[in-house]
Amino acid sequence: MPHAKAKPAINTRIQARNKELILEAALEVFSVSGFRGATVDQIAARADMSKPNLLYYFRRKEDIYVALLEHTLSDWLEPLRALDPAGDPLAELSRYITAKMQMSEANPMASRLFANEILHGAPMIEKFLKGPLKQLVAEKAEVIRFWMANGKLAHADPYHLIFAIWAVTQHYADFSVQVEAVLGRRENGRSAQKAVLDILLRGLRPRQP
Amino acid sequence: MPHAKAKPAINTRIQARNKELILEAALEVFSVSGFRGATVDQIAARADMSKPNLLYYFRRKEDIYVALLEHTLSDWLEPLRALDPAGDPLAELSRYITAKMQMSEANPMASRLFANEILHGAPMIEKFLKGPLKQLVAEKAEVIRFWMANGKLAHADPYHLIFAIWAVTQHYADFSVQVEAVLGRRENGRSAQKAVLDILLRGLRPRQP
DNA sequence: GTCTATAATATGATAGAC
DNA sequence: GTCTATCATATTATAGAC
Repeated sequence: MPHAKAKPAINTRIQARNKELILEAALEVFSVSGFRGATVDQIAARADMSKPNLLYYFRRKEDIYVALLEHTLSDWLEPLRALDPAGDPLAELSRYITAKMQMSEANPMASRLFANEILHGAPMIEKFLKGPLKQLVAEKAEVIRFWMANGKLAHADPYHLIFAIWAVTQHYADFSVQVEAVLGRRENGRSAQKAVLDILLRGLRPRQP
Repeated sequence: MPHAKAKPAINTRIQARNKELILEAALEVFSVSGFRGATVDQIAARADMSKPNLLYYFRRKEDIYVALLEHTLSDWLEPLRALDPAGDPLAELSRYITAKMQMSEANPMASRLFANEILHGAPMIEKFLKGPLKQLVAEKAEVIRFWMANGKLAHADPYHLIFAIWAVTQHYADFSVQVEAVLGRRENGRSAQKAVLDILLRGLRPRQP
């Protein structure tokens, strides 16, 4: 009998599909309960899978969590990356803020996942914060500073401006329970968007156009 | 022998002291790990107390958590309560923002405790959000609207303005890990305060003074 | 690849001596 | 009031049949 090859990667499609299902379920569970609050049981149940089967795809609970963070970290930065030095400053910032508000509305669970991770000291993504994120923000802060120096934008600290944009836009995802409790209703995405743009950008119009 | 009285409350001072110690330790642990992430062991260790002894003062872990939230909920609202309809609008808002920034800096752990509770759906303080908090915000939004109607403040949605103030000021406590990673240093309270006041209030100066 | 059963551990909570 | 010892349970993770 000719040498039987070591088993090749069969059913890669099923594997990919199941990994997707697990990550999807895990996002729902982790974003509600945090890393420690979530149990593998809950994730398995939501993914319609037995616990051992789930642990066949991801050996440890932590592996699912890390995969989930990595899976979305890059998307998260895309709108900031898109800030174009050659564009009109107010239009660029407006586009950025709108994109962040839409991300908060479309995927509040991802926002809460990150919020939770950072709130707890960012043990898993510390390197990302101090590396790629710091690097990108430095670059874009320079762009904003350049706009201000050229009189196209009123002066303000670029770093704190970026923090303010993050804080306000993510607030609607992370603290939606509070927002809805205070307003007494489910927040309307569009009206919040309009109000936020107004509050954050009005003060940035240059003095002498 | 005359009838011995049922034991009176002896050592109430020690009890009060120990409860204080426990709450102090619990704040540190819960604010880092959240309700589920925190263990009674950790809290007891940090309070220099045995676990059973701690559970003599608070029968269940949840009791400590609730006591902690109630213990600080009221303080949390004080600066907003102090917003004075008779005062100068920009000065009042400036004072409010500054007070919130100082609270974030002085007690980031309390801020994170609330952030965590709300992030996870606010199971313990839902009534507080829909009751006293909603009530107070409605009242103060009315004050802001009144200022705007009288031309003392540029127009903006009062509710979303309050949300923006909360979001930005609490960001420095809740996401301090990220802020410090991006800035590459520990944030200076005073410069952040100045920048935040500038970003949030500049757009609110009335058009025709 | 998927399951049942179970090991190994962590943790909330209690009993009972002192 | 405080301690040591321990129970009961929940949960991560693995073994091994199918």
